[in-house]
Amino acid sequence: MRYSHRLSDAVHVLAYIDIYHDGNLSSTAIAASVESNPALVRRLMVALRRAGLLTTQQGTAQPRLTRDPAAISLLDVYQAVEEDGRLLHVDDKTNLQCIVGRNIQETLRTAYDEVQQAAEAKMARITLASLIKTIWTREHEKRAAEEDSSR
Amino acid sequence: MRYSHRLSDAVHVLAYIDIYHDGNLSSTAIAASVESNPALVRRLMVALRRAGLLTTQQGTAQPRLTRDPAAISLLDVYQAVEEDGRLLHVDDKTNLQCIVGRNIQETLRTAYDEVQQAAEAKMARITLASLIKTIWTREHEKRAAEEDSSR
DNA sequence: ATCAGTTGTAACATATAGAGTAACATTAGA
DNA sequence: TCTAATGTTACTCTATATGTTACAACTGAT
Repeated sequence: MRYSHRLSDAVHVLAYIDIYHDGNLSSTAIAASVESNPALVRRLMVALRRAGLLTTQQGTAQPRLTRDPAAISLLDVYQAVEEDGRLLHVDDKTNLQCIVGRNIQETLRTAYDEVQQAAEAKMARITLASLIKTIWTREHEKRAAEEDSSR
Repeated sequence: MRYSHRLSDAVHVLAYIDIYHDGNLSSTAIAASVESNPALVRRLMVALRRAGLLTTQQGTAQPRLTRDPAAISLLDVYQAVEEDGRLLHVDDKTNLQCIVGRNIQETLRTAYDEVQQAAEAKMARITLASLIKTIWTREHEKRAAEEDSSR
């Protein structure tokens, strides 16, 4: 399948807004960082706004997080931007004349629910704040390494 | 994204082979149950065979599970048929000139790994045997309900 | 009041992967 | 030898994630 980057891009947008909160937060500027286009960023922001993670104001480039990054989980973002929100998908076109075809859909749905629950529990424990912290940690490591190699 | 049914279909194939082990196990017959086509079934069986879950013999319709269904986990099947095997996908095209774009890829990769690990741990605990058992349970429930309503 | 810049939104184009289909060489068993 | 099956490839079809373009509505500055 073709892989969706919606979650990754949405986290990127939120991190960008937090980190560059005093800089240029236009959809064009953000799109440059995501290496995508402004319309995609705006569409993502619509979803994030609907989920109550973000406020925007038409006409001004001032998106703002509605709450502290520590109170925004990866799960919040995931559910905001992934319509379906399912990691695994049941084939709902099976032959009902067959024992397997007649019962496998509900069987798999139950099993997939368990997997989903495990994944979401983990996602709920990863916050935007922790991700941003990691971004900074890696950034400082890179700067230190750069410093080191130029000596 | 367009959803892949490879995992669901692969489980279907394995369950079918186990349940109808004395019946017609041709790719055509299995395809009828999956409501798909023989080539798809054969392609899935190639993957399952490569993963050591199945043996087949060219010319004969005799696929066989290589081990007890209790020793085959959903994770085994998942890893057999999903090439990539990743539930979440990092956008690897970000602007390296930007603090976020330069560090978010590895950051998200680490986070996604944790989620993946949680999901896989759950998948490892779901066996083909338990799925087949559920299929039978639901089948018997349906038959009982049928019996009930016709009285 | 006007204007430049921006968001909100829709419509359309493009690229890609999953699935469908067809074909055929190879093999097994009758 | 014949039939039916698998193994494999090539091609088509289709859904959808993303890219692109366009424009109305809105904001703040001049």
